[in-house]
Amino acid sequence: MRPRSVTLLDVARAAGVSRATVARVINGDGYVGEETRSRVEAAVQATGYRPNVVARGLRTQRSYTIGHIVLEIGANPFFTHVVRAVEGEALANGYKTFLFNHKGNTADERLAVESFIERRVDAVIFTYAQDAANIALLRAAAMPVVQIERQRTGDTSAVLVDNPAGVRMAMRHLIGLGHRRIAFIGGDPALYPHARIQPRSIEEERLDTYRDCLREAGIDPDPDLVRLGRYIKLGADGSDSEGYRHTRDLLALAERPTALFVGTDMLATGALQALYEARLRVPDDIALVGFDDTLAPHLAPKLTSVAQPMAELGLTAFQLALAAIEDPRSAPRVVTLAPHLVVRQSTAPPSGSTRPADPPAREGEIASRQTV
Amino acid sequence: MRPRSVTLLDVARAAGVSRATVARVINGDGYVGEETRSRVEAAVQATGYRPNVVARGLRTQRSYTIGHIVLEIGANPFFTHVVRAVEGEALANGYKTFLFNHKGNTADERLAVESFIERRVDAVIFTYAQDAANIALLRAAAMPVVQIERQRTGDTSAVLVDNPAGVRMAMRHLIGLGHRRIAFIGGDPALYPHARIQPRSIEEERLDTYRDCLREAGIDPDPDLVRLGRYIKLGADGSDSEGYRHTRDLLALAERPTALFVGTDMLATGALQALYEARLRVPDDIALVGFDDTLAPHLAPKLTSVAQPMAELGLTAFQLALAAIEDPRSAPRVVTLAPHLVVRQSTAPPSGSTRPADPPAREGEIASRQTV
DNA sequence: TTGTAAGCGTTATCAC
DNA sequence: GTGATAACGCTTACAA
Repeated sequence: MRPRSVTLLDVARAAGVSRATVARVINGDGYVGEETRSRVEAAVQATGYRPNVVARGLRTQRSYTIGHIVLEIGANPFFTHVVRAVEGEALANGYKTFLFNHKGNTADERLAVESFIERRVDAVIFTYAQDAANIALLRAAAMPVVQIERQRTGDTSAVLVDNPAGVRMAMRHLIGLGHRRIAFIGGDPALYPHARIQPRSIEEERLDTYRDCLREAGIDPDPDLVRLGRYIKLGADGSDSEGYRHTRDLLALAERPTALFVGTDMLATGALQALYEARLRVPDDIALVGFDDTLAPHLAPKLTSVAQPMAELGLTAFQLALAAIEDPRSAPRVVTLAPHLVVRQSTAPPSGSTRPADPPAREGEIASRQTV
Repeated sequence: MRPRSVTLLDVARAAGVSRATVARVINGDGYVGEETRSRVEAAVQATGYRPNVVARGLRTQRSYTIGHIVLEIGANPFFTHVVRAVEGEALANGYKTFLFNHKGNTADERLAVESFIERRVDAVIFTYAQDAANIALLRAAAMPVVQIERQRTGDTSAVLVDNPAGVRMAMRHLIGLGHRRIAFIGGDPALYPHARIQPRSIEEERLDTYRDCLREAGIDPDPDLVRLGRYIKLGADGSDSEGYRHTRDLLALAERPTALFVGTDMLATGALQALYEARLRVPDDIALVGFDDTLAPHLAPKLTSVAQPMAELGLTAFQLALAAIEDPRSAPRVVTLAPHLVVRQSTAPPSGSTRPADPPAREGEIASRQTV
């Protein structure tokens, strides 16, 4: 057994006062005489006293701890950044965060929920909630819940992202550069069924917006250029196989796309691998736009990407949680945040876009394709 | 105030027994009559009772929680993987993990230590410990400590990595392929001063081994090919500037290296960006080996990299922590784990290595450069 | 086999 | 201003 740690009583004895007085000094409230205060402070120093937050929580019915249930922090840096943001804001407000990865597994998510109830966390944040039943469990225990990015049920606060806006920025950027054959590699709406509370799932929103933007530019969407699947589908070594496969297929098309728009930066890594193999240069031979802005600055070339507001997502989620903790009867709030486009090196006008009939253009085209 | 949650007393009333009996059923120990047991179990179901782990911890002086103090989980996927491994093993043993990122900041690390003491975690794991004084604080509070990868003090358990073995595998691989001008981009020993308890810092071990391997192969180390700095030095957009800069400098050399060995996969991202800009192909024009095996499978081309045993690092660290929790008087243990080399697409013989004078060799040379 | 009661380290409500 | 004292929800001798 560990040696008993220093308690209020120890400090009280050392200072020759009662525990109540020590508590008043520690918590800085109530009337304490000047001389007594300094004596107590000296005793705290001398004994090396640290308040026992566990005991305090038992008494105050507040743990100053929140739970954060995440899909899988290792699957995508997006989660790492959101987790960090939640943690940072929590810390700034005197809270600590428990993390739990459910790996898309409803049973694991339930385990997470139960363990958080048992530890009496003050609120739970989901990125993302898997099963509405698990949210219900928390609500039955009267715990505030905040959902990040994907809203599974409508009875809790949530922080969402304006996905159509993100897609629109990327598409306008590409179309503005002169691209007309723009491929889309993203999540299959059929694989990500949406909760009834939303008219469209994120996948539907993105795909619809992609097509809308093309039509607005007078381009007829080519079904051959749309490749859907899972966002997260890793190869045995952790690499992205989905983006790689789709990109290879697109390159084999009789009429190749001049630009690729992919649903996550992770998919972009697979796309870049396929392009590298095919000895195609980005953006010279083909342009590439990612989504999330996580791996984007680390890739070669640095990727143009739709940046998710990851820091704000986490910060806002904690703030909503805190509001619900402090006023449990307050109505749930839904906040929608805007993404923004970060333009880097992976986008440029399509090759041959500068007057293709001109003889010098051929020269330029070769130069732009050169890989060595 | 939140509605009071269901307690043992509520269950006891519902079942018509005492709280002690309910506790016995919950914890599955002590004698309980068959009929009583089922009545209690029914009452637990009916009331939706969840034990309050906070209260239990107060009574048993065990929180079933550990603290994990990390340099910065967002800085390198290495940390994410170690964190996940610790968390997974903790969970499997009924523990939860508090995370704290100190960002290389001693004051923040101290905050972490204090908050963990206040929360009475059962043990603390460091990846990496920044300041010996903070470890001392924990030891004064009689908390078991485990250090991962870097050992700051000798009085706690630790899990280390055999760095020389990792460097040796990479160097032998490159030398075996025929490379003789191998550049080294890594941590500057002067920037990472080591604790007195180790004869050499990790940086010194790596650099020494790099040189030893060259000499063993009869190659005189060229100081021009050694570029030292910080491992982690991110640009404003999160990209790696250090690997980029060093690689550009190396490429400007009169006699270019034929291979690059970099100290982290993060540095490799910068190197790849410089190579891409210079329109050099990997491994055709230059070979590249990373360290950590984190981003390696995501890069184009997929990187050959020295894999750190991240999962084992975390798992072992928790096991050592658990051993210390269960027997506080047991002696600290130091475990050293072996890395391994993962060969992927970024390494090949130097260009022109297959009998450069022979005409058919040119054909073969091209084949060996082919990546598709 | 079950119940009683003390105590874990706080905070909070009273008196004094 | 300060000190008793009763919770908070649980575990665990010890009694019955």
